[in-house]
Amino acid sequence: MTDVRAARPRATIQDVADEAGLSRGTVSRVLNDEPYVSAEARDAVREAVRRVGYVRSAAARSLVTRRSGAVALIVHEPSVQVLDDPNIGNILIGTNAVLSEADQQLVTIMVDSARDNERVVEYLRGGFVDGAIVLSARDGDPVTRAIAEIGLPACFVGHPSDAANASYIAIDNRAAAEEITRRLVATGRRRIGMLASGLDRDSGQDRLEGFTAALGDRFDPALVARDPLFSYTAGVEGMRELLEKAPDLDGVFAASDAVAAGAMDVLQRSGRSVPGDIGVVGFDDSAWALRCDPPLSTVRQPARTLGEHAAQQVLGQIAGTVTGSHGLVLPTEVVWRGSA
Amino acid sequence: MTDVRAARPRATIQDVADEAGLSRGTVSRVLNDEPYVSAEARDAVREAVRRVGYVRSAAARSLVTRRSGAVALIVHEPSVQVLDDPNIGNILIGTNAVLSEADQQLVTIMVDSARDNERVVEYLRGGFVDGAIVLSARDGDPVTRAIAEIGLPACFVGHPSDAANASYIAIDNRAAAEEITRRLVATGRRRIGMLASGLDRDSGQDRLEGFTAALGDRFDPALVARDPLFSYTAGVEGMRELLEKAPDLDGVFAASDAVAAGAMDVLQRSGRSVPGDIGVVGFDDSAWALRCDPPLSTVRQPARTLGEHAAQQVLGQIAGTVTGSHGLVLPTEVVWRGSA
DNA sequence: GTGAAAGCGCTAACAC
DNA sequence: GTGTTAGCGCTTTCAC
Repeated sequence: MTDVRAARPRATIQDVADEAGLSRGTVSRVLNDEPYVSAEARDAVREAVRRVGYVRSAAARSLVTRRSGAVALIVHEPSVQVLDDPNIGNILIGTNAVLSEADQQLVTIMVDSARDNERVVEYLRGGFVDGAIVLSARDGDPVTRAIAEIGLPACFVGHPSDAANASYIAIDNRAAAEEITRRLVATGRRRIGMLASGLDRDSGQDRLEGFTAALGDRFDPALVARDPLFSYTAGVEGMRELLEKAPDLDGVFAASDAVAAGAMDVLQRSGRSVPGDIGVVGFDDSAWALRCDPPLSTVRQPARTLGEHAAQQVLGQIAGTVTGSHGLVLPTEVVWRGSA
Repeated sequence: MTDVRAARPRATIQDVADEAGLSRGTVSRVLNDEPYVSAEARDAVREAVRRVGYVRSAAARSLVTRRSGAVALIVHEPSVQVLDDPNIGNILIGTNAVLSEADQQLVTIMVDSARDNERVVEYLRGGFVDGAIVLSARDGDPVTRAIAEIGLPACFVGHPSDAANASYIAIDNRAAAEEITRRLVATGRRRIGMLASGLDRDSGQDRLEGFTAALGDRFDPALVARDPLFSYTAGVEGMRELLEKAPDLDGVFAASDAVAAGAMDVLQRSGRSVPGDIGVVGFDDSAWALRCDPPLSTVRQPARTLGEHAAQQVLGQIAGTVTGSHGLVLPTEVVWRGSA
């Protein structure tokens, strides 16, 4: 029962003022690097802070300034999947870099259950953060609704349709999918299938649409395997399914590199050569792409840039220099490697 | 310049009280689900809250309760690597599950630069969180020091030596490495090398020690390839290096599954068969292990459980029911598959 | 350049 | 059961 913490109560700004023989006001000015403070006062305060072991209370400060100095990155994912998605990591890096530069603290929050949803809404409403960046929101997300309700500065990565007048940044999944499928066609493939994943969100849906558009009349719905997850296993299972239906398949567009990797392993085991017998393309340009043999042709997502822009957007909204509703679509790039 | 947010100032608890014709005290009681409030008052308050659009200020609340209701998960990593580490994701899941149950908000914070370090320390000192779980801290981390200084309830995953009297939860990397290496020896391998990674932290260092111990007299320092990262590429490069030095190698212990995967690809390309010509074992039991062909024998880390215990520890410390310094080492399990 | 004092929005102790 | 009131620790006018 010797709790050190309970023993000495936290020093307050008043303690510092007393110790330094100055007023709270002056101490506050020094703490905030404001002008109109004498050099002597500055030193006295710093010294006093050290002596009494003062640490400023965020709560008290935030109560009067109405600022927390923090921004949330909200990730909507069944948590197991976070690991597999290479983009999230890069978005995180971009976001953190920009916010760090602006001296804002990034806090990442995972939403994984109904209970999480409620708690996160409370957290956001409470004012713990000055803004939010939202990843992979689905339609009708409680968090999305809450953000709109409380008017929290926010930017969505991807473009959920019910955040219509919100700020967002996205890539054109449809166009990218169409482009890479077109080149599959251009290299002479005739029977082209797709391993479609994540059809419950816009990214997955748009990739399928792009694929369909690229094929035009040649599109055969039977050659689309569907799986909820963008995973290696989805690729394995989907590819088996496709080969069974259409052993003469000579091209596949996988909704992500992980899916493509699964597919390529199945193809290899079935004795088919890539790209000789069949061309394979993926999406993401993640670590998987280079691990494939031959390396995978794929679509490069500017994930880091996505994160950076989202952060800048939110910072702008917080500063009030930028309007809330603003959409931006970043270009993608097809990376042509050996697999097709 | 039509900022909706600026227009209507946030409703306060007083507004709710006025609207409901009650006092602040009663409103506060309803908000906190306290007893001794009449049903009518309850309803009146809830209705008033709805009408004035009240949301409670976390800052004001936290100022008086000295609680934030949030716990930080601090991840010390060059951010690119977060993606590759399968354990972090599982620790995150375990932590989030336990905290969610206790209605605490988990906020994940990445520390990626000196500037991050400073800001995070400020964040922790400010009282934004009631406790912290710290991952992969190195010796002499500013955050570790700050946590000790301010007496923040905390639990370290892994065991950095300078948090000597702090609470921690870890696995016995040394014993696990020794065990899996021993079985490599037991299956008749004579020339065994190691792909060592992350030697700047206890986990990496301990795995190398366990390896050394298992080999005893047979240990040959020349057969240890070193790389800072637990990555696929590290495995590729390390394996090439080892094969050049010792073409007759017949066993390899890789410091992680990702490293092992890189190694196996090199072995395959060099025309060696696994486990025929050479046995390979890894560490982590991550997704990589099953992607290998043949599937990888490895050490299973109870990552999720690690996260759960850490969260429970911190909750206990916050509640004051548990002493600060408490260490726990969880057992690991060797998973024997086809690669050795 | 510095001090005094008025809150920020909330909880909790105490009256009634 | 409910109202009243005294702070929590800080910033920010406004005097001086």
